[in-house]
Amino acid sequence: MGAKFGNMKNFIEELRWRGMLQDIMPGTEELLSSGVVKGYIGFDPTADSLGVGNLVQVMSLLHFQQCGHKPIALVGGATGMVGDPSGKSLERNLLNEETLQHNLACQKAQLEKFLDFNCGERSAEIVNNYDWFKNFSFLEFIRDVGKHITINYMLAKDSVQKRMDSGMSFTEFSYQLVQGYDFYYLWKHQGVRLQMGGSDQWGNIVTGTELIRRKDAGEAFALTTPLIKKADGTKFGKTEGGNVWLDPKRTSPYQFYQFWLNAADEDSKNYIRIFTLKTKEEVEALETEHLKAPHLRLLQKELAKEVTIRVHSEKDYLSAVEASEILFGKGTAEALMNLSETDLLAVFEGVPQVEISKNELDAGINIVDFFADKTNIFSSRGEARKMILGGGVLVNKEKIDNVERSLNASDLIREKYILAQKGKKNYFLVICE
RNA sequence: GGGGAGAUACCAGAGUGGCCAAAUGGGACGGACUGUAAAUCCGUUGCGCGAGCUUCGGAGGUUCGAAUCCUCCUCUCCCCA
Repeated sequence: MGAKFGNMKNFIEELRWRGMLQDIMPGTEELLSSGVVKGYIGFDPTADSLGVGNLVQVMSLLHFQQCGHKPIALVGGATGMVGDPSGKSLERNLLNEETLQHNLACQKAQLEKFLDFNCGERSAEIVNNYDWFKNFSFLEFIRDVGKHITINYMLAKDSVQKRMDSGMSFTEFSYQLVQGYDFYYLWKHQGVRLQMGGSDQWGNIVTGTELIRRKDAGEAFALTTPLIKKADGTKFGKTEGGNVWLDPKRTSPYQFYQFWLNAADEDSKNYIRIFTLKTKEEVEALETEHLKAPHLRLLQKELAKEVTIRVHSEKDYLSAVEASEILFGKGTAEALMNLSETDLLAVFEGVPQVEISKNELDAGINIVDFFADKTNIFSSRGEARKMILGGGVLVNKEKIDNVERSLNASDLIREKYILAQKGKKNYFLVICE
């Protein structure tokens, strides 16, 4: 492998130009250039799907592997039972065991989509820290692990300091030790030398390297990625609808594609570096093109394409583009009527669907009744009425401005569907049967 | 244990007997502009087509009339021990 290794990209260089390097422990770069390194990142099983926020870490592992190293994803079966206080101002509720197991399994399946698990020495691995914690008794833990780290050291951490006023349970306080031991365990038993993570994990990671040093006089390394910031200062990875998830059941491929497509220009430059595997040259060329014609949003399109394909599939990407064109393109009212039922359903796959009865429609439904009572697209009749009067309501891509208007069978597309729209971006497919 | 302050709509925060469905700011939603962007501007933001109805921590009371006054309860914050 030694000779082959020389051809690999330098991981640190790669992270640097992509803007993915926040802190790095001295000596890390030397370690990485010396051969294949095992590095890991931990994932917190707080939900049964990873979100786009976690994607930064997933991409770190992917770059790591592509740079010739061996990535390990750790799912936090044990740490998830404790709760990471980092960045949290309040004590967390504990997850019950059943939820935890479910979340772990789901996250594991998602991680498996990104990394190569069958490429010899550099094959990715997934480990669960519950495996080494389940038989570790409390007494053993405080003797073998707790003894090496002082309270003074632990208290100095940011995550602890920030909670000195509001309070923190012993459970959360001990979190850093539990995570620190993960690193020690992987270092000791699997030869893992590097831990990566978001910058908020620096404190926890360093507890690990410290434990390795004090307990075994060993050496381990660390680096972190910066917190992703959006140009407008709001939190990355959220939309009006909440978190953007990788699980298509939570965030449809269409919505997922739209999330990236809607990135601000300023943000898309950062995102394309972080979330795609495009080379520096490719990225810079795209940026030049984008500057020439910003309205084409080339950066956003390329970004959305690559990420959607990686997370979902080529097919999902194509459907998302098609749906986007129909929903946002020109001459759409007619195009909509001409869609086959199959295409129609494919295009609107990720759009919320509502059912109403055919009989009622045949009798004619007033537009306000339709939007408020029948479909609950608006939570009250008054709101529906105001929105219609304000010009924010469309049916089958045509604006409705009259509250007296009725809908009947002649408004159906393919004799079965009505495309209801609230504002520019919120679509509802009403199925009538 | 003693003393003080407070609880108002999604949030922050005015209002201290009628002019209050409740200022203002933020957020959210919609419109115009545009590039499905940013910035800006406009509108909406308890329910009802409307008369009107139900809201200001909870329960009672005073009054023609209460978010506003009184009583009790619950909770939060601060200071002293």
